[in-house]
Amino acid sequence: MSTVRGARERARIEVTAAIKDEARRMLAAEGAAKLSLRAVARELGMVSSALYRYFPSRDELLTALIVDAYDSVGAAAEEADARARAAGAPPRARWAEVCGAFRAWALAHPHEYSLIYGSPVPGYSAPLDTVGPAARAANALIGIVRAAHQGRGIALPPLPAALRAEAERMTADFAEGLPPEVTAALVAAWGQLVGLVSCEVFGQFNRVVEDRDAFFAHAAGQLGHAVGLPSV
Amino acid sequence: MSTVRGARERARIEVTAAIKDEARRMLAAEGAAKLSLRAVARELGMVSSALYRYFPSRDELLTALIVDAYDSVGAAAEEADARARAAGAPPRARWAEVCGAFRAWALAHPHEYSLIYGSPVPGYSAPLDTVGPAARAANALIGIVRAAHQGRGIALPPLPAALRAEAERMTADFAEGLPPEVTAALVAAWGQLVGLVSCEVFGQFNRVVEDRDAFFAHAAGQLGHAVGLPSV
DNA sequence: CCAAATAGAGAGCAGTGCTCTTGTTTTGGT
DNA sequence: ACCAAAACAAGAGCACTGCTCTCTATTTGG
Repeated sequence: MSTVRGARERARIEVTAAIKDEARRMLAAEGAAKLSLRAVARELGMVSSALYRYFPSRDELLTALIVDAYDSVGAAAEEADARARAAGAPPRARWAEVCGAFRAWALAHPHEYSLIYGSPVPGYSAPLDTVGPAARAANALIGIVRAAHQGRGIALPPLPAALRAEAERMTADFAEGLPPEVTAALVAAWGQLVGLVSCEVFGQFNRVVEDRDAFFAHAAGQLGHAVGLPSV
Repeated sequence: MSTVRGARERARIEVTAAIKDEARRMLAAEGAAKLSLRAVARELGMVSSALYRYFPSRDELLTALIVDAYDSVGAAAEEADARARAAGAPPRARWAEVCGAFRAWALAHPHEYSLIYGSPVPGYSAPLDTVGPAARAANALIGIVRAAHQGRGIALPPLPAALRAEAERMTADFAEGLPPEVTAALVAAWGQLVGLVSCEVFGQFNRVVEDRDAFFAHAAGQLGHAVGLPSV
């Protein structure tokens, strides 16, 4: 299925990858605003119009980078969890590791983080191609909570009536098997985790939090508590 | 001190305001990426170079809009709190109102929200002029917790040793009088609130959360609980 | 082997931020 | 009241952007 038919096809794959690599380099160096097709083409020794054979617009290139970024952060989260699980870590520790890996990835790739969790840059774009990869990091957290629930069970206070149906729908959609209260707490915790990391990456904590490592570790631990993970 | 000296000075103030108004209109309509000095100038019937007499660069204009946006969201938060307090609402209800006002402002002004809580758009910029206005909304929440603490007192579990000094420093810096545990929880709650709202505004909850009102109300209530506000 | 598909190059359009120069108007001190 | 100085507006221009179009060379598959 993925057999490369000829030299042309092979070249196309290589050039496409080279474009993305160069674009990612510029993104990391200067941010999405300064990423220009012409500069990428120039750096690759081609003319800008030739680049449109590979990406029909700047936004499509950005979308490709977005998908890659989601995959990258998702992989980082999954690897952190795999390591923790291999070391026999309890759910709470796995949770902390995954949150920490998410934050570390964001701090190491601030511009890519901005691209996916910051303001949507290119008009809008990127609705459907990205939902799969986007879920990877969150799914790592869901997996931890699911494991903990299948272990000794998780119990949280009942939800307000207004949220019960919605929580059951969410559970059926992407967290099958969890109690609805846990699903709701999990989604909230995900949003809150993104907030903590965004505040740090985007500078909202600049003259506020100094010891960011300690602060985040504690806050992430609290999030683990909020979704019902046992304390040790 | 604010006496306008002559016709020229008056005109300058008016033109400056007109530029900001038009820029804000375009920002709200199309987003920061599509905001162009030339378009603003064109709409105002002036030539683009003339605009540089009022704002030395596009980034400076954006910074001015950022400051205004911080003020706007801060005012919305303060007004919501004032209304709730006038109605004799307990701290927990005031907290919910302010969180709700923050979210409502964000949903009503998504592009301005992106400007201040999304990725920093123009290179970087905007470090010092903005810290004052930026704190208004957060200060509203601090005020609520302070009032609750001075009322019946707030007690939270002790902090891990690694965070104690940092929490005391933060308390001294901007939350004088609160227990350090509460300060730490407050800062975390602020980041988490920003995360919940950002996820909603930036579309991270798109195929995830449907009943956003109910979900946010519950999550904001949990944040109120996390900072130690009594349950009713 | 040759028509069709594909890739690249170059020119060009409309738009951008920003600078510099050239006149014009308002201001404030003498 | 006058006049230099300051502030302002306008226009031309530079270097850049995304994107389209046309033209030519190359590779492909029937």
